[in-house]
Formats: sequence, C-alpha cells, structure tokens
Amino acid sequence: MPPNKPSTRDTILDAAETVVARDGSRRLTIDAVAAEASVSKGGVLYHFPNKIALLTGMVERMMSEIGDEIARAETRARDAGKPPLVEVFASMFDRSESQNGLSTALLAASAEHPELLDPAREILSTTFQRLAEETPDPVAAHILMLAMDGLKLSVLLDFNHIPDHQFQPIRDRLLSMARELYA
Amino acid sequence: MPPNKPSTRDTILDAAETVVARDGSRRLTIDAVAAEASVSKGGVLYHFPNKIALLTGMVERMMSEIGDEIARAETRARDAGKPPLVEVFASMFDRSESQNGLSTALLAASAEHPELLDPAREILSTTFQRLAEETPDPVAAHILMLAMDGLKLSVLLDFNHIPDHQFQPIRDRLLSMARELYA
DNA sequence: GCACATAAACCGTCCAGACGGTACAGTCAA
DNA sequence: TTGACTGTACCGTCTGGACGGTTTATGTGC
Repeated sequence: MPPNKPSTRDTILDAAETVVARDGSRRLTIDAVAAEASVSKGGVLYHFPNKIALLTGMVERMMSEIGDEIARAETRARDAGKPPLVEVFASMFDRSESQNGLSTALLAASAEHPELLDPAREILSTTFQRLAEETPDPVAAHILMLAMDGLKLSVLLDFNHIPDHQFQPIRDRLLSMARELYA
Repeated sequence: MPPNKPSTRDTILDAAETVVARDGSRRLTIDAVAAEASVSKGGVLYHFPNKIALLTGMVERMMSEIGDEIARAETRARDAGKPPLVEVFASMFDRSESQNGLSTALLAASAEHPELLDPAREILSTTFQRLAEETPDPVAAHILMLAMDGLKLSVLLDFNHIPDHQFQPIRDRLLSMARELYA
C-alpha cells in the first residue's frame, strides 16, 4: 500500500509538536500551528474547537502511541521468549533517536494546563509499576526505567550531555542490565 | 545571626519558580510574579528590566546553586576519601525532595527562549562528562546519572511513578551502585 | 543631633500588540 | 448535497514594557 497521506488532524498535531520543539511551548499559538501545518486558522479550529482540545489531542495521541509501542514490544517479547523490559527499552531507544519531539506534548500541556497530564500520569505510573513488578528485582528495574526517563529529558530539553560516541555503548549496557534483571 | 531576610531579588526569583510549578510556565507573567512576591509590577521590572532578564536570572541562579552543591559534595568526598559520585548523588536526592521547583527554571526558559539554556547545557554536559570520566566505568556512571535525570523529570512534571515506599530502597540502591562503580 | 541631598528601591498606570475565539460567506472535491 | 476546509474581519482580554511618581535608605555637611 502507498504511504497514504496523513489526515489533516494528524498534520496539525505534527505541526504543533514541531512548533514546540523549535520555538518553545510559549509560541504554541493557534496561528503558529496553522502556519506550520499550511492550514488556515479556521481549519485548525474546525478540528480542535479550542486550544485545550488541541493540547488534549497532543497528549492523547502521544499516550496511544506509547501504549501501542509498549504493547507491541511486550507481544514481541512474549513470542520470542525474551524479557519484556529489554524489548521495551530497545524500542524506546530506537525511537528516541528519530522522533525527538514526541514528549513535546508533555511540555506543551504542562505549560498551559498542567492538569491535562493527570490521565497520562496515571497510565504511565501504573504501566511502569507493572513492568517493574514483573521482574525479579523491581528496585533495579525502576532505576533502569528512570535512566530511560533521563534520556527522554535530555532529548526533550536538548541536553545531550551524552557524547555521541558513547550513545551506543550506553544503549547496549542498559539493555544488558535489563537482561540481567531476569537472571 | 538572625535568618536575614532574603533580598527582594531572590524573593522574586522564588515567586517565579512557584508560579511555574503551580500554574505552568505559560502563566509565568510579570504580573503573576509580582503578585506572588508581594511586589508591584514596577518593582519586578526594577530588578529585571525585561522578561528575558528574569528568565536568565532564574537559570543563572539555578546553575550556580547546582554548581555550588556539586563542588561541596566533591570537597566532602575528597576530605572523607569517599567516591565523589556517591556524594553528589546523595546531595541531589536529599534536595529533590524538599525543593521540587528547582528545575522549573529550565521549563520556563525552554518555553519562552530555548536558547537561554545554551550556557546551562554546556556547563552541565562538561560537568557530567567529567564526573563520568573520573570513574573506572564511565558507561555505567552515565547510566546512573541518567537515572538521576529521570528522577528530576518525574519531579518536574509531577510524574511520581515511583511509589513512596520504594523511594528509599531506590535511593539506597542507586547510591550503592555508585559506590560499586569504584570497586 | 539634624537638616538636607542623592540615589536606590519600589509603585501604579497606560498603551500597543498578541492571542484566543467567533462569525460568516465562499470554495471545492467526493 | 455535504463535509472539509479557506479567508477575512472582528472582539475582548492579556501581556510586556515604558514611564513618571513616590517612598526608603544612605550618607554629608554643619
């Protein structure tokens, strides 16, 4: 099948992420999103009746993407008889390189309406909780997951205080530490 | 000596952090800061001629606090013949509980003028780089530091997906892992 | 000890522009 | 015909910042 062109709705959400990542959440205005998405302001407001709806849309899409990805990784792990956390980490690593601007949704929402993050908070905390409890050593698992969060933070704020040549070794080590969790 | 009352300048910076932590960076307006600090708008503008100066002040104060703290921890470690990273981690842990709103400065700056973070980026990355290189196992050190970052992120966005009863064990484990780095 | 000067610290108001949102008439492909 | 938009005009509110005025602290000469 051809790479079917994304819906306008998704184009708008992409544009919103781009604006936040490039100019900061303060400049996430409806006008700016419209311009970035090559859509009229009325077009944006057609899909998202107000700005809260836009922010909600950003957070919801992000959450469903993360949820899908974790689910896929867990399925893959189960089918291959591999430890789930290792697969989850691997997929997160491989994405954080390409799609920097994913958690920009969190930034944008927290800037304007911090309470929009409440559902995300709950889902993420129970998910991570569960993933940790499934390992023989939940404490170590939590530490590794914190390290993943740290990586997210550094991408989010462009704090790449990890030199490029050490990225791969760190990735490998984190995965092997995850693997050892189950030993 | 009496607990000499903080300068108006510091009061204003504190107020700015409070506003960001409570209402989101979008609501970090000069008026809001003035109200929170019980100072007039003109008063704020006396100390910080414009908003960029306010944001810069926030970032600079945060950076100097972090710098001082790391320096103190390193001195303490040297004097006691203990591993530096362990001391640095310990002090970060003990602060992150009390003063949640420290890295709110980063949030606020990234929301409005992402480039204000450039100096912070550089200092932090060289510092962490150095701390890691001083250990026998820089890769593992980086992972542990990422975990600290992750903790910061979860505090920053109020993502406390670490259950309270596991906070202490995680703290202890992280410190012991840091200690083992040098073994 | 006191009048006075000077500057620092701070107040309150005003204004231009930006922003969110509304309204509505028109376009255009399916 | 309908749904998915475009384009323009407009309104109320918020915000950064300029500005002029006022209080408070710090000398300084007498």
